Amino acid sequence: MEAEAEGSASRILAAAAEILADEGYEALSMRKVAARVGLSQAAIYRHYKDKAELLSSVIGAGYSRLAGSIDKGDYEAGRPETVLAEGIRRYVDFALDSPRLFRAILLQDLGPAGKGIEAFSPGVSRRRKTFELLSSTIARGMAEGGFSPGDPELTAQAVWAAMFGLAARLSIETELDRSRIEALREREIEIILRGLSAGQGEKA
Amino acid sequence: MEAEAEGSASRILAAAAEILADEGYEALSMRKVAARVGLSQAAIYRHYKDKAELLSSVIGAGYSRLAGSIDKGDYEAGRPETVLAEGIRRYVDFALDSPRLFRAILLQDLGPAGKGIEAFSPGVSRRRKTFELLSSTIARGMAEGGFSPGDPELTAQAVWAAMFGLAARLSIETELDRSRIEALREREIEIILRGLSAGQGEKA
Amino acid sequence: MEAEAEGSASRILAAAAEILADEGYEALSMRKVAARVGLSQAAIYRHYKDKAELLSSVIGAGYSRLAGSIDKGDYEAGRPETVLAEGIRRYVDFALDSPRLFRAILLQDLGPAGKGIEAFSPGVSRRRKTFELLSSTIARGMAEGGFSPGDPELTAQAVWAAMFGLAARLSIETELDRSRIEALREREIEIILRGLSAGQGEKA
Amino acid sequence: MEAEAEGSASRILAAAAEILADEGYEALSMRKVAARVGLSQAAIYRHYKDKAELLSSVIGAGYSRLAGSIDKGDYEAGRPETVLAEGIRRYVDFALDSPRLFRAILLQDLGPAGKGIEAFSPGVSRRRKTFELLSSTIARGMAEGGFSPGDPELTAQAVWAAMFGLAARLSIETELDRSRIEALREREIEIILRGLSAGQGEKA
DNA sequence: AATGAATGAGACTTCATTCAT
DNA sequence: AATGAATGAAGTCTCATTCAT
Repeated sequence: MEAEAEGSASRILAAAAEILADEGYEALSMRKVAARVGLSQAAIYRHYKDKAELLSSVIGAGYSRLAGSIDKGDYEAGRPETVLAEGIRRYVDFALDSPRLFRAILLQDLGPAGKGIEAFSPGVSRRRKTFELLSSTIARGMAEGGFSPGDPELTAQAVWAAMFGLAARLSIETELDRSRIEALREREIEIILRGLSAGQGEKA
Repeated sequence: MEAEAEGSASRILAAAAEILADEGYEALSMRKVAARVGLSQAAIYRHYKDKAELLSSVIGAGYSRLAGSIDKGDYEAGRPETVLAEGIRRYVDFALDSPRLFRAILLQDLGPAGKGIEAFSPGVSRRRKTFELLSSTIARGMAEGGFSPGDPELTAQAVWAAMFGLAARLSIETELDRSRIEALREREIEIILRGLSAGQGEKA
Repeated sequence: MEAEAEGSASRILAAAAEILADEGYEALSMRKVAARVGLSQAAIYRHYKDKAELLSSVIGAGYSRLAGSIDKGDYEAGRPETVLAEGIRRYVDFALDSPRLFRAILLQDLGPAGKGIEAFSPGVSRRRKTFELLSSTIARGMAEGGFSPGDPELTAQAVWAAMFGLAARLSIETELDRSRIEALREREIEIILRGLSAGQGEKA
Repeated sequence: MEAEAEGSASRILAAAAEILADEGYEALSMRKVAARVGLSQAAIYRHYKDKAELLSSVIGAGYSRLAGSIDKGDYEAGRPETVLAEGIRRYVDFALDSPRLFRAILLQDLGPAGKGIEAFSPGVSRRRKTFELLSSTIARGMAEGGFSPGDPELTAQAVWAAMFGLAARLSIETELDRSRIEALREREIEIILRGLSAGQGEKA
């Protein structure tokens, strides 16, 4: 409801995010941000000390959106398999819906912000949350016996990597058709869930 | 006959690759390449029409190295599980050994070369080769009965995505310690192989 | 309030015009302009989006000067013959006084501005004004009977061409001596006026 | 008949002329010339010391073509009025047929070659020839009584200027339609011839 | 007669940033 | 809180020309 009169800071943030989403990381310049907000270039520096700071804010906000789109609050309810599958679906769908944003956030060799992903708030906490969803669900699955036992954190990281890899790939190859994408996504989920499930005689 | 007297073209290529590996994609400029080779900026244009052309050559060469490091020619021999596991290990190890190169090649939103990854030689043939290794091995595993049946190409893509995701993650988070990395890699392999293996009662 | 403290935009414009006048079109570079004004190269782009924009501004200003030097506001007064003769004299004298500017404005194959001559303001309106002076005076001469009847616009264009040709030639061959120049100018005027005048038996 | 095996020098010349005609003066670079001839850039310097020398050769050749297209050898035959009119027609038509060449030759602020137009062979002799056609025809017209008396050279220059101005204008405004062009050309000729003709009472 | 390789100068333009107002 | 003006550095690329072979 306060959308119209929002502070310049958030309008700047929004503009930067739009440019990132529309034109990609390379095209994101202070000039363009300023032009889109309707402010002077200098004005941005009232609100963000640096391009780096603005960028990490954008990325933080992006993470929040990503985390928000994954975490619908229902992940403690269903069977671990279902929760996991649904989480992966949402993650992948985020990458499909906002491929440039996803790439900008997660694929870019983000110059100084490379480690920034780890360092800046609120990215970290949010990212942790994503992990927590994964690892708590996996831990639950192991406890309930549906998943074969193992280190939950390590397993969560492995699952995250697979999910991330698929999302990344789809965020780059954008012209696959929808049915193919869904088949691929479901196949990935199937492999992961089978890979986790108990009741399997032999190891690899 | 050593490195010194190599043709300018390949020295330029090498310099560009070094910069990419040392300082990342953003830092790769024609100026820097020229300075590193010890040539004038204009001289580069004798050998590469464009920055884009140079870049795609670098990427092509990187792919070749990647493909070469995966394909040791022995992948038709052993059990599909072993071959697959070994291929994944090599892929991940490449990312660990040359993280910036890996990122530059595979993670970058490479402007015009974005689609270039698909289009340029020798990247394509090499990349196809990577896929072929995966999908032929998987097909073999399905035929021999070790892997549960399914579309081999779709499955190969899903497996590729998981492998790629892990490699990408490790190419970014570079200061994990070696034992942790190996544990993660092996866990990923385990999940994938279990996910593929036949003899599993229930589906996800 | 003199030249010194004028806005940067007009100082840039003036510098560009000087370079054009002193060294010609080929020598006009953003570097040189910046150096002459005493600004950084980048500063120019605050005031002119492009070299093209700067150039067309210079040309527009040149046109304005040309038009201003022709149109002294008195052209509705005297006999058409006198007005015409005086207009031609002024046009030619402009080319003599500012030969490089004249050439830069009117002779150059001005790349993108080639059609720009027709298109950009204030060139157009001013140029139209030059034509209007010619064609209205000629129309008046025809109406009053001093000039033989004909299409006024077509005639004005023909007269313009002759006048322009002389000015152009003189702007290139700059070391003719003054008396020769004036003789030539007057001869041209004589031919034109005789060519227009009524009371001539035979046609060509 | 020796067209195929012509010397490199003339093939270079021809290539340069083509570029001039096709793409204009600005686009004429040694690179392009070399590429069009199929030689190395360096090779051009065997045949022409300089870009300036090549350029003035091109211009000289252009003049020759222009002079050749005007001088059909028949200019001593007919009535001076007819000869003059025909000469002007041919001159203007040359500009219409080869507008870029005409501009390159006659309108360009030809850097060092600016005065080159006057200085280099064979341009001069040919240009003189154009003038000679004009001035001898005019002299004849004055002698025969058809043209009012006056300084033939001065008159020839004035006529040349008018003719040149029209040609120049048409070489720039290239999209006028043919009938308009011809009307304009004939009007110009009419004015000039009337302006020259004897049997006219009053002066301007 | 010709070439491949190289060069130094210069072209236009964009960038992130600062500073006085 | 904001702006207009400016800057220095860097970016890619093209040019005419030279020189050893």
